[in-house]
Amino acid sequence: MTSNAQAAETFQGIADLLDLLGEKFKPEAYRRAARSIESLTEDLGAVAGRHELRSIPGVGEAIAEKIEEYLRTGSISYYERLKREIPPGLVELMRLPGLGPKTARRFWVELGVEGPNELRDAIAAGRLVGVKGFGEKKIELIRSALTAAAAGPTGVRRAIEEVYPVARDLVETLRSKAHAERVELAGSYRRARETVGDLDILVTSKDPSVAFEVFSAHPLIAEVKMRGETKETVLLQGGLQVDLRVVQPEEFGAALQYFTGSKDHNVRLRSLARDRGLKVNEYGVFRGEERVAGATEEEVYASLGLAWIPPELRENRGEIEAAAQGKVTALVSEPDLRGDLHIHLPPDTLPRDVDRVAEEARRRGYAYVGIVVAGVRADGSVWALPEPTGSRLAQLLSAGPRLLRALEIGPEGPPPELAAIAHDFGIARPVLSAPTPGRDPGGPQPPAIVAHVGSSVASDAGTLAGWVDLARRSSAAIEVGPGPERLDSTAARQVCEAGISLHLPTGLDLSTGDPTRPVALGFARRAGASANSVANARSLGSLSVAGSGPRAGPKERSDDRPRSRSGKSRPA
DNA sequence: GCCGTTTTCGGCCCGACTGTTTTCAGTCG
Repeated sequence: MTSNAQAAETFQGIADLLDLLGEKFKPEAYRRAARSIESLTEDLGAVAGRHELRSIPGVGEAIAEKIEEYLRTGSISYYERLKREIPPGLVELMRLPGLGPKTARRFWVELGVEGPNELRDAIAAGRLVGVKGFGEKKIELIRSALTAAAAGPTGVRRAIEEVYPVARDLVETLRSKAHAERVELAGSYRRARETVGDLDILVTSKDPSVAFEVFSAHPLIAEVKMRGETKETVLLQGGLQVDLRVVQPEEFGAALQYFTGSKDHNVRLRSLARDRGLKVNEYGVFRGEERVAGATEEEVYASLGLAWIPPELRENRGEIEAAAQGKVTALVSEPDLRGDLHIHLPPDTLPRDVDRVAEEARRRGYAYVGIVVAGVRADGSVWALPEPTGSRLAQLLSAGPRLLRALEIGPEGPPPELAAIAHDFGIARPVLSAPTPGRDPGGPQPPAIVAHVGSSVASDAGTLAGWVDLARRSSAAIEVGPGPERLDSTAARQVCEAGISLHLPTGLDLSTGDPTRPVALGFARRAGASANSVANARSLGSLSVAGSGPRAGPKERSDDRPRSRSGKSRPA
């Protein structure tokens, strides 16, 4: 874990303990600071070094001092004192679904219960019976929450690419069977966060009960936790929670905005509204009783004097100020992609896959595809795709999207200075993808893409800085997307801020419905990337990889013209 | 504890839902 993440966790811990002490506003202040610190793209120590800690949203005098103490000593005396004061088991109790800080504190004060085990014993001994506020149902709820917690962790966040197929499936079912006019996913899924804690689905429907019935009957759903007049909460097999909300068409934009979040973004928005004598909630924007906006997100933002803000940017990191000045970045979007420089094909399905990939690229109107034909293994030995793939590639070079043969340079591969860097970082599979049309594997040229680097290898800022440096010296892009071998959006933002281009995997080689491409796009958008900062949104001619080799392909397709640079996509 | 394009003090998002209530408190998102 990075020191930023550790500091954020410490402040979360302080917030939890303050909650248990019954503090009213301090816990939220510490949580806000923790969220800001966690989403920081720069090392906390560097910010402190410039004496700019207080420029972090939610960090004031007191928290800045605590950050400095943390950076200096590795701990915060205030936190240590709170931990001595409050039994740690109370935090566990507070986390149980249906329980909160108030209830956990009551157990402690009124029953002397200091943790889950003692609470279980207290319930078994009947000590909760007759306590004010604890009826039969409540006691049973707590009992089952304790049992569930003992069986395993609940509320774990899952990787967005893992949730993606499930989300699409649920939305498709609602669209096709629930007579719902509009169906959209909101929450951190729509903001393309790396992980999602639950799914929020919004629908408009004349008959909410039909929507709930159809939804509840979906085979993925294991349990209906709660159903009200406008809202249903279910648990999927595997434990993921999904909230379905039915809203009126005239409220849809306001509800989508509200449930997309983030929390900090919405808090900022509402305080902006208050300053203008308006009130924002999930039903609309109101001046007194009069609804002035609500049907679309665009009109909600416009009513507050703001340009529409892409969901991926809604984290209160300056996007509201930018929108007030009409300076929202036009983010890269699906139609901007013009090719892929880094496709791997399994040797045993070739050359059939070459044709499949070429056909898919043609269907999407891509101008080029780089297929990795040879590389260097971790042990330094060279591999290459077997014949007849090479021949097939050569045949296809004359039709459709231009096929580039790419080469991956490992730590032992050329050029030597790159090998040294990869070696220094101790990378298990340090592959630099280098499309080199018409060149023999092993030819000494800088890589076009620094790929196969991500959380599995770049686990701290130092390593990421090394890859950024390598990319800069090589004029290379760095690959972003799901999985441990690609950069996440936080790292991607640092890459963009350093002026380095991103490469987005397009999933040409993957099955329909595979999340790689949309998730990579989402991460790039979260990083604030425009089409200009994405290597494979450029024409082949403007890429440094388009060197002329002895077997250079035909001229680019005539339709390889500049495409829409609109970053504004329809809600997912 | 943080924050300010009316504020350096006095606010701090707000509505749905549940369980226990007889008008509300706690939790959740």
